[in-house]
Amino acid sequence: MLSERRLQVLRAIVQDYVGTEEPVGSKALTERHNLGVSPATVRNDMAALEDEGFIAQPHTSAGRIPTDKGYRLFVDKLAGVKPMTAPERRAIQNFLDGAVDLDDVVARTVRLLAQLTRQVAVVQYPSLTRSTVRHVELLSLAPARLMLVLITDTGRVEQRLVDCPAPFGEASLADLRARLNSRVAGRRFADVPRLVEDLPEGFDVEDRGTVATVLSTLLETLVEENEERLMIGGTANLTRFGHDFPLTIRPVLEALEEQVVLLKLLGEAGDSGMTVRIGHENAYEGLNSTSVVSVGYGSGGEAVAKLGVVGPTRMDYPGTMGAVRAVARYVGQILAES
Amino acid sequence: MLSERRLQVLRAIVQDYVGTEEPVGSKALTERHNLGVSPATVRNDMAALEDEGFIAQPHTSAGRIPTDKGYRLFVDKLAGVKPMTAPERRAIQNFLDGAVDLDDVVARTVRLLAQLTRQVAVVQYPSLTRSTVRHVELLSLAPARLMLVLITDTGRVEQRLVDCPAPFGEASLADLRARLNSRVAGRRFADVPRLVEDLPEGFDVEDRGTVATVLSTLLETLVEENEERLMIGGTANLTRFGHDFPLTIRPVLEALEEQVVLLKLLGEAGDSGMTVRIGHENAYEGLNSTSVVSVGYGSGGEAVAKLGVVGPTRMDYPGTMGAVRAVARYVGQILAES
DNA sequence: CGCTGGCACTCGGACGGACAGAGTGCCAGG
DNA sequence: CCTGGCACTCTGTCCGTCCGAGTGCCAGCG
Repeated sequence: MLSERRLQVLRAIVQDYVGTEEPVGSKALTERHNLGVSPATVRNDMAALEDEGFIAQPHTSAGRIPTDKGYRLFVDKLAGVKPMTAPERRAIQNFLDGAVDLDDVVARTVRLLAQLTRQVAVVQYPSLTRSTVRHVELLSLAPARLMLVLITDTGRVEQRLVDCPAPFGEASLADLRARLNSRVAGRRFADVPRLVEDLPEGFDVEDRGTVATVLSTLLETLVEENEERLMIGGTANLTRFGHDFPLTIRPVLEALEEQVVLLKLLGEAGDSGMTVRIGHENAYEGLNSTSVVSVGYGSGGEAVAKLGVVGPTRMDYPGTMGAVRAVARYVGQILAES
Repeated sequence: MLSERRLQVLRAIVQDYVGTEEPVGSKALTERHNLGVSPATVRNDMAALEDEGFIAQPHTSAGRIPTDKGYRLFVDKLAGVKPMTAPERRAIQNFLDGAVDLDDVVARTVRLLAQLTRQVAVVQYPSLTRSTVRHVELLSLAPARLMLVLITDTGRVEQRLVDCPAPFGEASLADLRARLNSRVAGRRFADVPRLVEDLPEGFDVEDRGTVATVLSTLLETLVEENEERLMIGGTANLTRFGHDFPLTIRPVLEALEEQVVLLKLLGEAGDSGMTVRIGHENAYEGLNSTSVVSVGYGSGGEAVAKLGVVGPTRMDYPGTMGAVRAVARYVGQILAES
């Protein structure tokens, strides 16, 4: 097991490296942190840390930089979450309070996160899985064409066109609308299939085909739209990545464009609490030199979606985690209010 | 006036520079294009072109590169639009035909454009300005809370919550819904304010407040949502920009994040036909080293929105213009069909 | 008059050696 | 177990040299 001082040395290395972006040597360490020992001693500690795989030197006779494993230890044991200051918290709340609708909430959240962390922000739209149905509306656009509108308790609205197998009268439409709502309004998405199963039976034979079509469209919407959307922002911050530019940044930009990749990334993160994935811990290769800090957010106790940031492994973890947590908390509040 | 050959020299310079990304000298020019004259002659021509401001040398004794003015001349007089090949056109059509809804059309268009041009693609959502109202729906969420849903002929759906000043009965709701639709369905957005002006008069006194609120929300939606949204893609292609990386790419990324900037950019472009804005012709400073090729697209004869690409001034203009034009055309078709 | 070949000139990029600085590992002594 | 000292190694930088590409200009040719 590593001695207390060695852990301190590791912590100091991470902090300095994050700050300066340059390999840090033993002398500089003793100068900037009062460890109470000489550079030589620190060197011994560093050698030990290197043996254990927590730090590495880019080349002989350069300082050390933390490895992914080193960051992992740092995050797990050595660093807390740096809470936001009161003014910061107030600013967050004010900014988010100005939002007019769900899209706006998400858009503002992305901006905010990107600004606070100076990194790339990713915010998932509230998922439908755990949502409940607020209302289902049916509109007749043409004799055999309906529009199905689904409104969720998170304020999301989804619409679908439905081509009916047969003309569908206004009376039937009103009937279906009423029955459908009485069954599913306020219910969870997951329960809807069961609840509407026998609905066609109450209708005239000639209308059953249409009812069935509407229902299957509704179910499809519930499932399909679970492929959650997300919004990203702050890509300009990628330019602060490192010096060896195009090589590092390209795969990251590509990953960011592939929403599938990002969704998977967020999906893999733990459901509760904050998750930090460091470097190679990310399954997607293009993100091997980045870390992802993510957390779920939601209106009640349950998380309905996730948000987070993507940045270089060399990031300010305590600060980033603090910002991510704070933003998630306030977004949750906003959603609860609306 | 420039002689025919000098124009050819300019064309050759642009083509070579676009291909190689390196300043092009007189000798290389005569070798790769059979101009029928010697390097010395070309040098004279180049000196003349430089005097006129069409080309420049980064430093003494390097080759020449085109200036913005040079590209302008090239685009206006020397280069046509390179049409897509038949297989390419088929591929475009197939790809776009797979779209399931408006969002998907836009998303696919962005991907397609980015891929075809290997640049950053920008696609504006069909504007509401020239659209017509397909249907207005009102749903009662709570005794004094309505949801207003607006459906346009381009398949766009907008929704708004309305807090009523007084409870509003189901009967009144149905009445309002019917009257509203009979007046505005199929009409242009611009005409709506005039058409609903006197609507509250037909209602009971106690309902008029609510009706007025609904109407003003509707009008707000029409105006507000004219702040068009847009989608961008292919940002990874920015890495192919140049060698002097962070400096060039950063302002571009920033501009791309500011949708306002992009919308203004597209807005300034001519309404009909293809617009090419080269380097400093772009009002926004961050895009001074980029060119923007944009064109309107729409379902009928009229353009309902614009799309385009953003790339380095050193881009393949004929090819890019061909791709942009072709994509705009097919998107228009898709919209017309749906 | 326009094109051409020749020539001197300029400049940037590549190559290579010298050098300074930072950092290390190791060892002997406290 | 810590510390100071020492030799070593490597990188980054600076500088001088050289080469090649490209230019501008000029005299000559058709």
